[in-house]
Amino acid sequence: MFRGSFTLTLDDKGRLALPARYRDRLLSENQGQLICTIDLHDPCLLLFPLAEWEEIEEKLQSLSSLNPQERRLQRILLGNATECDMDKSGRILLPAFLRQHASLGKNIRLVGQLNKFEIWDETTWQDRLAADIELEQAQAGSVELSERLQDFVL
Amino acid sequence: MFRGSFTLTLDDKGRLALPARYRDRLLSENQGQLICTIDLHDPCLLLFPLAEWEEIEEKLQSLSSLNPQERRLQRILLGNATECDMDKSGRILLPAFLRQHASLGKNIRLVGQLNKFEIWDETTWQDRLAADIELEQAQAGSVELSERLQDFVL
DNA sequence: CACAATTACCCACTTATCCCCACAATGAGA
DNA sequence: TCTCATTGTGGGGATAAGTGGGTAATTGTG
Repeated sequence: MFRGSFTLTLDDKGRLALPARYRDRLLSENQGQLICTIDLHDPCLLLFPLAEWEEIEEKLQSLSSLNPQERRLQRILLGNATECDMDKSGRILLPAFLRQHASLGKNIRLVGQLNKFEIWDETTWQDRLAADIELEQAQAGSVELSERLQDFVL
Repeated sequence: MFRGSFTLTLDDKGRLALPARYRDRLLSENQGQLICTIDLHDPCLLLFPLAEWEEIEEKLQSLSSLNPQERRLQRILLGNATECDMDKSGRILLPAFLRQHASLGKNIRLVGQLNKFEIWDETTWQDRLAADIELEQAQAGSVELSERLQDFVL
């Protein structure tokens, strides 16, 4: 599972070197095959090992292509799901349209989220993180928690 | 299965070069035979490998030709289904009436959707994607999710 | 049967991708 | 502190992919 965050740089060719600690695992378990797609709600990209992505694909497949909302989900997620294979030096090439969507500059933040990574522009990430913490503290006690969060213990 | 999107160009002769990564598979599994038809709800074309299309055809055949809605579906899909074989350099020729229906210009976006591709004009695709994402974000939390989507976890 | 129009094949050019090597930065061990 | 190994970064160059256009073959039509 992935956790923690890494500051990386995107070079002029759009390549991103994944942290060395994950390379062996990604190679042995998924032949270095990764899927990168866009996030629905935030200006970042999602990076899945192929095996993880295929589970999502199965769920997507079971959605109705006649229901507009479900079709939309299929189209956004699947339509942007790009196969990004690691090259022999552990780098992946992010296509321009994905970089654009997340406004990726040179400085990148790679964030581990268990079964996937999130790819953020460094400054976007910083801003969002600050805003999220602020929101969380401001809401403390005042906003109703969802059922699942009621039982959440750290 | 097909996924991800590819920016391609339609040349003056109406030819579209499919991504090299799929050509071998399409040749060995379907002798390079593809079926292109129009989409029911969106201004794009659908491109099926022959084997996939034949499954659709069976379903269409089982519909009643007396029920107006079902008859309409048959007429639209079947009536526009065009055989598009790959030539020896991996290109297919899109007939003019199909190009017109999807308002295809020079810049094309080929979008993988599991068992088929969607063929969009690049700007139409961009606009639609932006609108879809906006809709998705605006609805977040406010609109009732279908049962299937409740359990959807990325 | 001849002609025009369309389609397919072929070759050439441009662009993008991948592999490789080199260097810089970092951290570990002697 | 020095050396060595590992990781991250940058860029040249071979190779493949995408694109455009000429020409031959095929099809359909009068």
